[in-house]
Amino acid sequence: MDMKRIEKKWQQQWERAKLAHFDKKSEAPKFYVLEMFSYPSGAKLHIGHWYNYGPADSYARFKRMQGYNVFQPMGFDAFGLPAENYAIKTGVHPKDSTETNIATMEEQLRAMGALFDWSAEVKTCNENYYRWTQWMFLQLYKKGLAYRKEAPVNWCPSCRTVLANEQVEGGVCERCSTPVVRKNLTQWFFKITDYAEELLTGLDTLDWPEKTKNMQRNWIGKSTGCEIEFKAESGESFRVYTTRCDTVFGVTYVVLAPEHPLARKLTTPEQRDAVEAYIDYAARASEIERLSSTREKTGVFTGSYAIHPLTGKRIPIYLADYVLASYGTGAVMAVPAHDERDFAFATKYNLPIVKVIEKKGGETKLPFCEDGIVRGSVDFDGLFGEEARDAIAAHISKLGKGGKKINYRLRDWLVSRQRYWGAPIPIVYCDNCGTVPVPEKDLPVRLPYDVEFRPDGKSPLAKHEKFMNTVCPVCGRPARRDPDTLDTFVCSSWYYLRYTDSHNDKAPFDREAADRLMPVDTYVGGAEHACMHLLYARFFTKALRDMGYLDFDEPFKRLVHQGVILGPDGNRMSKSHGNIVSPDEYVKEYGSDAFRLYLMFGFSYTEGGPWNDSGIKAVSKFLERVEKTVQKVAGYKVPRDPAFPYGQAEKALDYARHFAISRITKDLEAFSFNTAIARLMELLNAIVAYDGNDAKNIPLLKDTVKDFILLLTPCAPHVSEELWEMMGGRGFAAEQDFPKADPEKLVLDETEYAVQINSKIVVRTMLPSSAGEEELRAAVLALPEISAAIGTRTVRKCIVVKGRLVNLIVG
RNA sequence: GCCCGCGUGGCGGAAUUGGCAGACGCACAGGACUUAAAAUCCUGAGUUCGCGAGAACGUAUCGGUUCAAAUCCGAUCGCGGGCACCA
Repeated sequence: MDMKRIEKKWQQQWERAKLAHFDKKSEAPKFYVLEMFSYPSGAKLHIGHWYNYGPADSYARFKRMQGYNVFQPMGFDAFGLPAENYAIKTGVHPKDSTETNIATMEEQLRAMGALFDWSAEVKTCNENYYRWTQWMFLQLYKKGLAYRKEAPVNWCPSCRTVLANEQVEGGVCERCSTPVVRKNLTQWFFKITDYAEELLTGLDTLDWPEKTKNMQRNWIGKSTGCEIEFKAESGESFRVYTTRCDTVFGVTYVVLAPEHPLARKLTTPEQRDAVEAYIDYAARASEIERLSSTREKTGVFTGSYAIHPLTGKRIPIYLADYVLASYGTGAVMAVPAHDERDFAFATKYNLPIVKVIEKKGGETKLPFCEDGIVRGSVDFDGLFGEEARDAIAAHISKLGKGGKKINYRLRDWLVSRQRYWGAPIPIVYCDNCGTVPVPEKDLPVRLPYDVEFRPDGKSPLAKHEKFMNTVCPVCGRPARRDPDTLDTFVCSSWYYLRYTDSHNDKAPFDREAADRLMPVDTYVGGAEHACMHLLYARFFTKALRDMGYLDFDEPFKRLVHQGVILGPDGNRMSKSHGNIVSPDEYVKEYGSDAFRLYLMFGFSYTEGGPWNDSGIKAVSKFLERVEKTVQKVAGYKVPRDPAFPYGQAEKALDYARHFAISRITKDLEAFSFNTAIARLMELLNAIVAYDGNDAKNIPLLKDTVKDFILLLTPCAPHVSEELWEMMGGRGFAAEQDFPKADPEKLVLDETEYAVQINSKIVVRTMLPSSAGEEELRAAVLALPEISAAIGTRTVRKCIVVKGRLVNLIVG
């Protein structure tokens, strides 16, 4: 088969018939299949794209053949740092390189033969898209979900730029491996923490991989504990957060984070110099230093004392950077006897250690951090673990000094980026009016083209006077724009909504359109987005719902992660490993269908694995064998004779056919593509075997071959169209109904049973499928092998598993 | 350190969710066709022992539950991923 020719032929015909266009008028139930859109960093599709999009398209095609009105759009996540770095290196403008890359990728995606609805395409770097990204920002701002604050961010001193969290790997810059430092900058944040609880509980309703849900759960990190108020002798009071309030009588000192607002206020004049030096030291610590949990604890005494709220004892107040300013209250009560970190710190600084928890039954060595029996805690002595915590928390609450409190590890989402290639933040700063949002009617805030890319990495926008200078929308006086752009994850947090109405220039999307298509029924993409994109998108959906723009809670009902295709050496494909396999040469040699089919057959879809090319030859051979067989069967004339045989051979063929249908239907639904194709191979073997008979039921054979082609259609769409045409099928194979299994054909007269004696297989035998337990037992006992094996022993028990085995327990 | 997942032939991987381990393929061996090779077709094969019918062993290791365990439970080893001073 000339693959090139038939690929082109059918792609053109599908295009002409607008096969991929979502039919808004259709009565059929909608089905939204979404693959994560691509980032146009390289010019070409790599194996990862193919592995994501090829099999996922087969799934979409399968749903289409099942009668769903399928919506499967595609687009580009087109803003981002790589394009800008490329510009700094080569001088090619990000807009130009991005557009060139997109054009190439579009062409390759079309050549893949996937049924993408290109009429809904979005590119996040286009004005008609980022205008609405800015609009989203403004809605969040109005709702109080976008706010600006000074915060420590990741700063790479060599690139002289702020980095996103995801661009810091193990404390160093992913680009230049320079240790990242923290720097305080005033930044925009989205208040995702307002949704922490709902983002957590919502997971229970989702059909997502457990692993991914767990990652989100851990990332959100809900913790139930207690806040306790401490009063300094100087009168200042502050709260600490603890999950172990049962140890509160063991507190021997308290610790504030160096960034705590009271840190300086609580410092006595004698300690001033030491404290200032420490705050400075802590601010300078690089991320790798801070990341290390084995790092020796450091800290400084403030000179002040606090009063223990329950014992009235006087305890010293310390500053230490093992306490995080951004979690809980930024202060902790230290119980060195029952916390490893406090223990290490207390040992180093010679602070008292008071034991208040005892292990049940045994003597313990400190620090003892598990739950135990409370001792030396007045009325609470003898209580254990949770019981003690409840009682103590209630007591604290009664005293008006705090009480139970829930905290989350999740932090607000920092969305400012000191970069050019992104959506400008639609905010103006006016000396008169302060922070002023750009009015919606003035959107988009256009990203200027004529900027200079500086080798020092400084933001080109901040230097662009024409961009920066504007007038205040409120008072009309000169004002300055925000020089930053939005994190690209903001763009990708709502693209699935834009797809539903991508040409709308009055709104980001029409509510009716979104409600008709959303939520996404099946979302397919990489697992690396578990705690970023997938969390942000859920947040956006919930925020938009609360603002009245949507009517559902979760954007992605079902989520499937494809695995990773590794290089032939088993390592991740990368330039540094020198093991990159390009799809292009394989597609050229074997065709798009064979390539896709190999990706589906050679791996367990969610696992992935190392590439090897012997597999693709095998799959290509399979397609040749299919073609040969179909050609032969297509050539058979249907004789006039109406008396076609229907005996054992025909029954066996029908069984093979309907077995394949039923299994493939299940397998495709489950993204178990490798087994689906194995079943196709078996069916082909059965067809070839039947064709080897002298007397044939030609209509049955032809029908079986037609079903075979339709079963193959989602997985090898071009070849299948060609074969369908060869068999004289009407219309596109892609538009036929997916074959349905006939349960009657799946029942054979006889089933093979394994017959066991004392759980060991003695013989396998064919027994009537309709036989009940008693019949089976009798039939088995009548077998000569069995009676011989039993001998004089008696049968004590007989276990029958219908359709599988009979196990005789004898003794 | 903590959390999660995984471990099956020479290889990629199956196993109706506790019921015949190794589907389907790759690679391999033997045969047919061919002057020969390639291609194609047929046959074989978990491992070990045996000429043989056959027997024993076998899903990382050890132990347990069960008539029955790759599957459930406990411990150990190994691999992968995520989080990382979150009090």
